[in-house]
Amino acid sequence: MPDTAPHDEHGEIAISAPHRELLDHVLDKWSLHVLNELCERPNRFNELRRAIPEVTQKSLTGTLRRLERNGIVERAVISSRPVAVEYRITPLGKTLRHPVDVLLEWATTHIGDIEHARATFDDADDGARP
Amino acid sequence: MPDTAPHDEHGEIAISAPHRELLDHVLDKWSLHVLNELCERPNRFNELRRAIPEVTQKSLTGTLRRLERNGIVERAVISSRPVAVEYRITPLGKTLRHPVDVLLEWATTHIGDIEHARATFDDADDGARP
DNA sequence: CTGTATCCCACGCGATACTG
DNA sequence: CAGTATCGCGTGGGATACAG
Repeated sequence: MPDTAPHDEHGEIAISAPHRELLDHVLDKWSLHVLNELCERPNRFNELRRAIPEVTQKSLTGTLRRLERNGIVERAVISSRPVAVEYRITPLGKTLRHPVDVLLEWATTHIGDIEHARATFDDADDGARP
Repeated sequence: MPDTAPHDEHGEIAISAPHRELLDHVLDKWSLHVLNELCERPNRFNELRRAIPEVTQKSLTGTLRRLERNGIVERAVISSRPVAVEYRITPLGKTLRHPVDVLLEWATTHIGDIEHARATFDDADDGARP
């Protein structure tokens, strides 16, 4: 889909993704969306799906497991009929918010510069090999 | 390594990596290592290789191209014999430093919490399926 | 010295189907 | 409702070889 598109449809931005190395072990493609939701209030599984329509079940499950394993979110099973599950952000998770926001803010501030740099670079490239 | 640094198994640092979404288009597996080097002084290609022994030629080239395309680093060809190339960080690149440091600092501060959370999570998992 | 060209594999993620 | 199971694909990136 979008290549030069830093925003999702809610005007949000995303960072980071998979693979090895430190924060890669903490964050994945959908982590920030989930974090954004859970920072505002606890959410049930399908609430999250509704809030982030593009995510698949599998990916959401994976994201939540990863965040849970890293102590960023909490999973609370509510024994009702039928079973309900509630996800909440932990204190540790809250401390992640600021660093991430700083990064996101940088991205927002400089996305124009970056796109300009890309255009310039790509143009030079085209001009060089017709 | 002049850094406040969370480590992987080899004592190194890193965030972010590949795939789609904004910063993924800016940073890859080795970007931070390169940035750290270039923040201190301009570097030649093989200087960077020596400074970051684990990176392959291909990956370093790719990282540098990506950072160059995004206006984070500059590539200066020095017409000498044999050809020399110098990489320097740009003003835009310097603005990336702070946000990244904030993230790295978070990671450093909370890596213990994360590891503890993981151990707890994994233990519960093991206990559940013997 | 500074790259480019291939080959190849691992893994993140989506699509789809099934379950308690 | 809240997942798990399977499959296949795209892509990052390591290894290796070659080139200006």
